[in-house]
Amino acid sequence: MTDTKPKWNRRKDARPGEIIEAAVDVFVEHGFAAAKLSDVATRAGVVKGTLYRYFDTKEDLFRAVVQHVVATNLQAIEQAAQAFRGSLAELVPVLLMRAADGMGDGRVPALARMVIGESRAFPDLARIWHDNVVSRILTLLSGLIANGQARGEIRSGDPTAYAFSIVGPMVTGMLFHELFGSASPHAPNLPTLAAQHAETIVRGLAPDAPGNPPDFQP
Amino acid sequence: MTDTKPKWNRRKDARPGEIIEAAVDVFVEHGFAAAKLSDVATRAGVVKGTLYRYFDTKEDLFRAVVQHVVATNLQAIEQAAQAFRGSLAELVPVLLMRAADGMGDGRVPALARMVIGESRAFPDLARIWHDNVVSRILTLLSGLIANGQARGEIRSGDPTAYAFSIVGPMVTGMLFHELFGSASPHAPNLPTLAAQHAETIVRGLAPDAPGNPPDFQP
DNA sequence: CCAACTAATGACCTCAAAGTCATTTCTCTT
DNA sequence: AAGAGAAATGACTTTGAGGTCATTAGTTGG
Repeated sequence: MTDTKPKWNRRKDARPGEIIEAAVDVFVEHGFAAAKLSDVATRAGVVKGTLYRYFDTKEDLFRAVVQHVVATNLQAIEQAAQAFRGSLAELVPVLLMRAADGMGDGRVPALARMVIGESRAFPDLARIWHDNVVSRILTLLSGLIANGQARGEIRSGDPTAYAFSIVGPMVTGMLFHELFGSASPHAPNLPTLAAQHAETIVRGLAPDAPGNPPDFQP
Repeated sequence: MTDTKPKWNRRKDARPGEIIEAAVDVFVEHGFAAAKLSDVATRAGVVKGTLYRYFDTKEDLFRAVVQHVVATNLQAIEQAAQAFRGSLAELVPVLLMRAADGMGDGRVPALARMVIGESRAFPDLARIWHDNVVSRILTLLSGLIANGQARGEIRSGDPTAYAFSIVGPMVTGMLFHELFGSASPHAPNLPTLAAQHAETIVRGLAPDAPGNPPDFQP
């Protein structure tokens, strides 16, 4: 029984990832302010002091968490959209449906909620989110829209504003669920919303057909 | 020279309002966690201890702030919308424009941002916001939509989801400005967004055969 | 005009969680 | 295998803001 099991191991390379992974859970569960670094440490299987070998401060750890989640959840969406060849009218339903069912693993909306909450305290956080998430999506979408306009498939107008018209309802719907849960009588069914809004917005974006002037009920 | 100026005055009735007013500013500027009650007190012209005569805890004060802002900024919007007699096609542009220019006084979006951020720590806050803001607006809108559908002015579909289609882009646009400021190249111009999205969504909501809806009911 | 009442004060307490560091113990090099 | 080097520990310090309370002093009723 001289089999001495070590009290701990050196895991210089593995630790940062494990700590970030633990931190994601704790932050998502409690929010930034209420998250205790001792909890993060415990969940990562280390001790609070150890965290400080890898992250100088709580803020630093949070930044790392945001960048990690952003990085792991964005490539898939972006590549899928960028690889798509076809009209916006075909892409929009696909895009919104994908956003509806899943949104990664539920950690993205939770993180988004936190970033919104803490962005006043840490403005660089908002910047990370903007540059890595929002800006990319808007660039992609407005590019596609401008394209569609050039081909006469889409009415004239500001492409960025149209991009908001497309994604806004989904963003709002997800925020609704994140904030109020699914219990509210107004909670939108996300797949339904995605399908219906896709149909609605595609119609709304269609150019005026010659000889078919836009007339809605007065 | 017996003119004794008092060190302080009793203002039992005025204090709560002044404290809330000061608290709005401080909370909006720093967020809940970073807001110091001593700052609130100073700005209200009192001393920290005084706050506790009127509010038991920091959370209580925050709740009061939310309710105050909600109460003062909601009646106007709701009454205006409710008094409106006309088709949705006319109401939507007006509604979105009103939301765009001002959104009250800029404190509502800031507050909304805070509520989003702190709602995990204080779930009842989310509930206040839901019941007094979100629910009311959605009820109003989806009612109008159902109405329009009954009159054959609007395509069939889930009225709540349509309500999200209408307000989602504006909500998202305001959040964008609140989070990323107006510097981003993607920052939407809110009046433009309002006008363009109103046009887009009204078109998208129009029924297939204008003037001849399939299931028209007198 | 005085006394009971209480709004307001400000010095104080508390306490939890961020952050530190001397020490231990594993691991890598030679 | 030994000792240099650094990963990990855990007990410790710090801090700063929320919250308390005995006391002071405007206010008001009789």
